[in-house]
Amino acid sequence: MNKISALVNMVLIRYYKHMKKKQIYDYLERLSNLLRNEVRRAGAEYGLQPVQVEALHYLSICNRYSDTPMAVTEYLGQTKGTVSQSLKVLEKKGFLSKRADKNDKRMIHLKLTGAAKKLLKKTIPTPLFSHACEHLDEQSQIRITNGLTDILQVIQRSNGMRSFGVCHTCRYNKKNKDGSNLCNLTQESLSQTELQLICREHESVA
Amino acid sequence: MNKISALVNMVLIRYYKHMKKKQIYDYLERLSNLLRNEVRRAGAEYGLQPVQVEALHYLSICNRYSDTPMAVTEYLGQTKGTVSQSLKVLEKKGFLSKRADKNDKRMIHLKLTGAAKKLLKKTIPTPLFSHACEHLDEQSQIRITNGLTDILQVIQRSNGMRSFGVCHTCRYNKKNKDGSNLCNLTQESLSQTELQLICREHESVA
DNA sequence: ATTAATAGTATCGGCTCGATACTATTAATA
DNA sequence: TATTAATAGTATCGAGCCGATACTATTAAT
Repeated sequence: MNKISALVNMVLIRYYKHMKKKQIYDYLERLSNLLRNEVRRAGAEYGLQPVQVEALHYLSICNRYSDTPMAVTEYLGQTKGTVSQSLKVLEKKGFLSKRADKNDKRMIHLKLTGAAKKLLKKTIPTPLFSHACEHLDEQSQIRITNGLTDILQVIQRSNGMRSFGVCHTCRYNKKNKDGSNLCNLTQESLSQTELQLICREHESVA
Repeated sequence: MNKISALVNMVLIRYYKHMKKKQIYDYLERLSNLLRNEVRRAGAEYGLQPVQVEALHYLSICNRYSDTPMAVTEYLGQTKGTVSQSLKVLEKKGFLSKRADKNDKRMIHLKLTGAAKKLLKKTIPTPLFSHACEHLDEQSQIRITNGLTDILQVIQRSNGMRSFGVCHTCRYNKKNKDGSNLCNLTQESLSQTELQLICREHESVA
């Protein structure tokens, strides 16, 4: 009898676990749809597709090691051919400029124009989301931030995926005594502004 | 002097609020991308596009009032023409069947086939997400669920949007003394299974 | 009885996005 | 050092997404 009730318990626990997982997934998918539709709407006013707005947004939050077509490719999870096309359009429309890398002639760096920055300021975060966020109390905001951090970390860690995090959480980051910061990967010092940007080479502290 | 420091304080508070909002948005956008890419990958194995998988997924979690093309349209946030096309493809590929509504001859109901249910069982939640969720402790799962609930509620409420919730949180739901449930909108009694499905007519309790 | 609203379909064009094939440059290796 | 492999980026093609528009059929409103 004890064995049976233990078994029932196990099944129940598994069921509840599954339900919680399903619920988180369903919520995320719903949010994802709402977000994407908003980005589509916002971008449409400037003749841009959602994926193009997202590329611009990425370039506005990444550091100088991560502003290349390949980094955008990894962030958006598409193929480099696709991204190359999107970037071509964005350049033609005057939202970004390209310049070659000093050291590695294969690479180019992408730079947002004033028009792009203006566009992003107006559209990201999207109005609906922005409005909603302002109606959340401090406590809820913290809950959400923590929750999203948890899930993102696990997802990215469990898959050998690039994490695109900021220096503060990176194992290559070295804080000097005088307050300055050094990247142990590139051996370059980083400004305060730069420390807040996401990096393609980011690896979480073990 | 007091005035100045108060002003500085105000500016700082506004800045931190903005940063938190930006961070939540950035995280959500990143998660959204990861999710969409996974759905794309999963769907590709069956020759389906992401949006088609999402339509099937919606139909697997909605109740009998909400299994129409128009409801799918509202859930996915696209135009009805677009959705009509997607559904036609899904029907042709044997993932769903249509049947006319008894009362309203304009409406049709969509029903998933066995093949569709099998597909969903294998692909939703997506492998990567599923795996990640299992590596989260109970506490994190609750944090995330609560956080997402908060933000979804506010977003949907603040925009006169359909909330697509379950009966339990709906103002039309009436719990009888004998444990049975009635929908005050349709005046029909609802089974326990049905109570867990999302509804197009859902309105949160005031 | 007429008009308006709602559910759904059909068609078209611009765009996405993966697949493939290609060039140029740098890194690895024998 | 010569060869090979790996990496960054571009070009092109085709299947399919998606909004816009126009349409039919049915029900609701006046």
